[in-house]
Amino acid sequence: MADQYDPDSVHERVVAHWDAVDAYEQTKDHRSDGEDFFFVDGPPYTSGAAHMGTTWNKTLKDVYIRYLRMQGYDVTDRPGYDMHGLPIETKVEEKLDFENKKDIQEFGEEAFIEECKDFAEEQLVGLQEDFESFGVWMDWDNPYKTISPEYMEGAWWGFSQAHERGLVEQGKRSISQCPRCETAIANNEVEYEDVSDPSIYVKFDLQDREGSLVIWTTTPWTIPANTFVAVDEELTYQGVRAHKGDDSEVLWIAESCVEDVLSKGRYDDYEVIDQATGEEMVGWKYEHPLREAVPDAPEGEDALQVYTADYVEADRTGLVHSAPGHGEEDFARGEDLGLDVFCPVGGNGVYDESAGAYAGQFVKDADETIMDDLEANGNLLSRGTTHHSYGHCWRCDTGIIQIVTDQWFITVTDIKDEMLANIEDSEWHPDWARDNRFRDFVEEAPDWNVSRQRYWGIPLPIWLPSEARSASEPSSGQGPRDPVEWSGDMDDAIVIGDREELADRVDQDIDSETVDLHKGTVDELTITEDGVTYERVPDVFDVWLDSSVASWGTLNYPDQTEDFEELWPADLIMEAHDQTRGWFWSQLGMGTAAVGEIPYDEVLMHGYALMPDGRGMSKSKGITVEPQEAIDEGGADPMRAFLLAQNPQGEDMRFSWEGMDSMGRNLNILWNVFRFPLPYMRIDGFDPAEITVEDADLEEIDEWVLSRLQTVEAEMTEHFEDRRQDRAIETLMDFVVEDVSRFYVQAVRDRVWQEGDDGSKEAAYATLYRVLEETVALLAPFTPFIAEEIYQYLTGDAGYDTVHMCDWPEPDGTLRDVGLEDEIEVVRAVEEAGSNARQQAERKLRWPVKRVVVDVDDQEVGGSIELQAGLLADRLNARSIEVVGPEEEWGELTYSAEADMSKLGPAFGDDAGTIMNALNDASVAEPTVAALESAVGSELDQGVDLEAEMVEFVRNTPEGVASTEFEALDGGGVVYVDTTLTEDIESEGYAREVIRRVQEMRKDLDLEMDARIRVEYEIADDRVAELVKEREDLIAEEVRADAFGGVKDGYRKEWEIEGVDAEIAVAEV
RNA sequence: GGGCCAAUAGCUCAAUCAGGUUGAGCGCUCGGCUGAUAACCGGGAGGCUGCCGGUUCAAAUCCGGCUUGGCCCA
Repeated sequence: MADQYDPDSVHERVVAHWDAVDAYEQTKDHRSDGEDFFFVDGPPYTSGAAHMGTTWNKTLKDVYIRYLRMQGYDVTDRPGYDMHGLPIETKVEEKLDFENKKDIQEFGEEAFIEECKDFAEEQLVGLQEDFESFGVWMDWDNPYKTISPEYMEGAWWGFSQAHERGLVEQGKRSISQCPRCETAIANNEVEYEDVSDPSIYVKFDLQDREGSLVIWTTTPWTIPANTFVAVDEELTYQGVRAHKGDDSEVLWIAESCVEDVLSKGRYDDYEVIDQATGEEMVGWKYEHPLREAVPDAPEGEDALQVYTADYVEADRTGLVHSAPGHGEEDFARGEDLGLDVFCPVGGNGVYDESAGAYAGQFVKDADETIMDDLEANGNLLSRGTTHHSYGHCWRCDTGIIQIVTDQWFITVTDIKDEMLANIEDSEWHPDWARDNRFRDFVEEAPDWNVSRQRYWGIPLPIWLPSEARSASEPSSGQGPRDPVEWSGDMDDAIVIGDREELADRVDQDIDSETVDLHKGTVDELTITEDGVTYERVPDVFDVWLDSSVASWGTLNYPDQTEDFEELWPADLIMEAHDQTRGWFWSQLGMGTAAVGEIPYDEVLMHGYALMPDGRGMSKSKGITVEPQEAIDEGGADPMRAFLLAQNPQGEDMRFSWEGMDSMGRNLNILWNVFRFPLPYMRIDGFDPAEITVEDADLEEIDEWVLSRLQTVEAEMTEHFEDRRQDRAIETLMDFVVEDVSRFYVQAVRDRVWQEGDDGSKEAAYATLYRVLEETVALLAPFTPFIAEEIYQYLTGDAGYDTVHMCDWPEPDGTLRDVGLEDEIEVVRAVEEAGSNARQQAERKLRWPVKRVVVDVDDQEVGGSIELQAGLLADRLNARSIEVVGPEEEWGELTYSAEADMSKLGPAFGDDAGTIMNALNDASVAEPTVAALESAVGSELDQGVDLEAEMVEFVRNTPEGVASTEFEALDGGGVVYVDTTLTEDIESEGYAREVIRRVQEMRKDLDLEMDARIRVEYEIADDRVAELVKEREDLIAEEVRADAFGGVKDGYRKEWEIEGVDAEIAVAEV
């Protein structure tokens, strides 16, 4: 057994042991008949190594899975990996030095997909190694991968279910488009950064009246698509005649914005000539400011008019340039108004032919030209620049553009009420995460755009009509075909739900068992039904859709149905708070759309891992603490213990090196507690099967620590059920450090040191054994390595092959005694105060004290001390313990008073000095003014009237007595320690000084624990030598000495004992 | 710009829901102890409970505003 706790070597040994005995497999088999518990792993994304947040997350999952297994559950523990998506595509593009989609086309779609797959698989291996390195036990041989055909089929199935319910549609939507990646990106993939942009004020000339509307924008490139101007219905707008030099013009601006706009336009002066509310302005027509350059720009009966909109604010000009072909709000309002959508911009951010003069230009590059044109045609009131936050692609950092494109949607807005009802079926920790954040998000969520115009993803399982055979052609013929346009009606589209259906319906011959479902394969497949040939739409799914089906994808549904029927929905999931908008949401949306239910019953939402100083971690900025670094520095168990000691409910966690070290120290204490009795047990051949706490002759302190153990078990279970494993490990560590190490082990050391057969010693062994055995079981979910090592050492062949097969310890009522726990709590409080008093009196614990008097103010406290007087005497090394009850006075106490001259002076004048001296000399038995008056009166031979405010009482203890106050239970009191020396006490004190030095010498000699010795000592002071000699029996017993004197070639050392020179020699017999 | 969460000793946190002298562990410091020894025990210092205002006899706690940090959304 190693002397020192070394997490790394423990780790190494335990991993080897696990491998040797198939510990993981055995543990799972052991529970295979248990009640099912369906845990679902939120799949980490395979584009990088595990960071501290992932590490925390997986460690949390591990602790709960291990705990649930110990509770008897058969836990599903299939890990998952999220392996599709744009982030991986961009990494591969970087690797291959690609710039845009064209490079991918040239490289070949299929080859590119292959590269993405290899990249994702490579990352997976790295992640998995990381997870295993800190002891996470999941089914690593059989992870679910979002790129496997079985899993992708799960996504198809979910999507087709949503389609069955009529929740799938194609539609135009304003989306955030990355012009480099040439795909729509989700709003939560947009990162905002501060940038410089144009800031222009533009005049839109009114048609039926004098003047122009003034709008403000930072995106000149959207002006070609301007379709209407929005106002606030309640706001007041003013028509002002503005003068600049000799010219003047009429401008319409919101009242509160007039001054500001006119100063921007550098006008000299103005007067208000007209006024209208937004409502009154509705229907005013205006000219498109870029009609010449963009002849196709919106026009028509309803276009180029003023409308109200709720997105208008009295800011800038109070009128808002609106282009339904771009902005999301503009689009929505335009749709309400039935306006045509004009979007002259392609997916790559380049104007198409409809943009007239600007065709072929990248929109951001066209800003300058457009502003020049506006200036030239007199429609530009002001141009400048502004700094604001603008959306960028989270992967390639390109500025996003809002454009309207055809996308595929799951129309979750149609089932919003159902989703809101479904979230009630889930229990969240913490509860506010559900009732505030999550509900808000669900309420505001728009339809889910699930299509991406990319390659590395699950292809949409939608086939649309593309061509039809002429009716006259024979069905087998290869005759001419007519292109067919899809009607837009989902009844005319084909949505495939699984591989079998795919194989059945496609024209080509494929094997449903082996077919790959990626673009490279399925793009080639066509379906011909009723003379119409259908082709797949080229899009792939938004990667969020992949993980949204994890609750059945984990179970390979629909390929296999049994587990799904048995287990679904998930009993528990746990992820960080960013998943409120991610996985928690996507699963709810998909679950409700496909199955009508929320796919999880319970959510544990934890926080983020932050830097020790509270900053967020960021790999790109190099601000991280790497898990591997933490493992190297502190060890896997201490790191886990630290992470698990953090509140897992919603709060962020600051990583702390000190915190981790502190956990390491606690584990070291456990190690020492465990190591302490081993040599003794070995000497005595203790057999834990032979002597258990049930039949040993327990002493009260044994009963106490066993009772504490039961209480700890009950508390820990409660904490685990509340999903507060941090409180559970804190409870356990507190027990190990405070109760077992600092109290119990100290209390039983003498018993363990006894030689030969001894019932008391055996009881201590049995107790320690039970405590350790159950403690390591309680610790096993948290720090699986050290728990295993100690467990194996303790139980040997008698136990399981792994501690993780143990049942979770349940409190045993027959071992629990709350009254006893209270009594010991009192003892510990009194002991602490007694130690303090000893220190004041400078009497070390080795020297016995004559007596300890405890003056209590509470019956229960006093009773506890009386009941535990023996233990207390032992702990305080006191010859006797006396209790003074709440109604009693300790007769040996006296009180004196300190005079306050600022009060005495005015009251007594010339006599004040004399009275002060009498007061200060007085000593009374009780702290009352009356007693003082009487004492002072007899001293001075005259009556004195004292007031309470004139004096302050001081408690005087008898000579040689020190005191300290204490508190315990609902009361407290004062501990008095009488350190008066007697010859007998001195004799024992000196003897113990000798004992301690001989023990140290035994240790220097590295003697076996039970080695016998001869001891010789010479002390310079005859009196001290005589006192020591009186206690030779005690010394002999304590140091295992057979005889005194006659040491010839022994180990000899000079000492100083309490200022007296001494020489001690020791030799093994 | 909006929502949610947080802010208490140098650090990590508890006490906040249900108002009543603020506490714990670690760290620091001083002293002690020594067959668990890189362990252990005791003492001490250390707090306008982020800021401002309100309710109340009384606010870390309830209410409002602000500041800072985190997450989410725009």
